[in-house]
Amino acid sequence: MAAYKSELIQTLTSRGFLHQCTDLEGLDTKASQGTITAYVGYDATADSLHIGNLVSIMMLHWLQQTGHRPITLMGGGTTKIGDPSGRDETRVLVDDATINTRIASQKRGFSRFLKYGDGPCDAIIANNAEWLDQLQYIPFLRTIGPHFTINRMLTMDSVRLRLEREQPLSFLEFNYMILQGYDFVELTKRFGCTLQLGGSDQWGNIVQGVELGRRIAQTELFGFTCPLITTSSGAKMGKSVQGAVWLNADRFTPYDYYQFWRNTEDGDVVRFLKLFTTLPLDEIARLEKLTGNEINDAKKVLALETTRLLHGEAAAQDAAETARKTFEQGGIGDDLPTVEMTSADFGAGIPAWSLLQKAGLAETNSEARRLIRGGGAKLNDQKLDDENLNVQTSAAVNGMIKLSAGKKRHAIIKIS
RNA sequence: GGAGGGGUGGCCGAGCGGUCAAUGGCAGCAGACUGUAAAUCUGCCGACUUAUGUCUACGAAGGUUCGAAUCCUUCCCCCUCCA
Repeated sequence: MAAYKSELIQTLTSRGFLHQCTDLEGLDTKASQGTITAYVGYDATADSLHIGNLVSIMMLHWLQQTGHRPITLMGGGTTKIGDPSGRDETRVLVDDATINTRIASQKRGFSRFLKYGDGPCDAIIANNAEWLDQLQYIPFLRTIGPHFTINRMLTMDSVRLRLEREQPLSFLEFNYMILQGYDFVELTKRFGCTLQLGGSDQWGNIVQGVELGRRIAQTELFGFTCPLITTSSGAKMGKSVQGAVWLNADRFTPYDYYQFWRNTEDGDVVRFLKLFTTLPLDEIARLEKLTGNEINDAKKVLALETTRLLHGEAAAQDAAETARKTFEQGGIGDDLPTVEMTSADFGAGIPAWSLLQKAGLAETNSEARRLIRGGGAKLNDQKLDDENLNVQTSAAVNGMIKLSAGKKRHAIIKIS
């Protein structure tokens, strides 16, 4: 492996973060000479960060670990425009209040991975609404406008692909890349930021910022992107039973998060260990040698480490323990989703399908019925054959009824 | 402003007076096979205490008809082209 001068670039490349860089050698040199300030922008498209954001967060994590200063830029301003990159449709416009709520909620996600504060390497949080909201149209156009040509903008993937597919691209969205470029320059001014990180889909926007910096501030800026993470079967990362994989525990429990990683495809395990855990590379190399059935051990490590990073040691251990009890012993783990009910709720008994719905294993009663009919439902590990089976409190073992939908989804009804 | 083309279930996309809860594909769920993997095969995939039943649904509101996603009217929204 080609050695790099800086620990930063060495780490990022060896762990598989590099996709493209505007000037890798230059950046390497600069990083070896002193502290670099770098940022990643996050638009407030939801009230929690999700797993798609995780790669870039990990990049910031390593940035900080190798002695540099990360900035998390919240897109309070740019969210009002909507990034057209990688989308065929205009994003739904959201109001200020929603954006601010989302930003506040997202912030919690970062603190697990980055240390914020006032020290030289402490992370900074910024919000581009601070400067974008104040912009005056004419002065802005006159300072920034001359540096962007429509010719160039039309060749950007985000624009070109829309046009080729004959999907509409509004003027509003068309401006997004300009604002992102401006963000970069503004962060340079305010914090001496010289590097922007992002996913490969951000390459175009990032390059615009780098060029803008050179033109109006005569500053050399760098762009660095990581690969868009897909599973080896080509699917986008982050889809799960419940939809997106969220980082906030109230939207996606530590147990679910653990299970998400536990179910990683074989071909992805090593890549994910490098990207999403902080395990040393030689340790990962050891896990890489596992084959066949043994790969499951590597998956457990992956699940434990990722969950530990996000939710902490205790939550990770609990999740692992629950998974072990549930899958390896067919028992009941403490972290399984639990619904509390009273014996009064049961009355003379509740039909099996209704119980499945109440436990959250089926969204509707019809779905619960179908699940039972399809032979996928279990009550206390016994296959349910009769969807109308009247379940009474006597079915409980130690005050608990275990319900399962398929092999992987389990829930507990606790009766008091 | 003018001309043309559209709006169908989570998405794509057929249907163009009854046989339409609506073909097909994707996504999703379950079963089989496995290793809590992938691939493959099979079933399910609007809701309702499951009923040869009811209700909701093909942009919105009216109308024609025994009967409309399909025809007519008005309205809303989107796209393409011309200027």
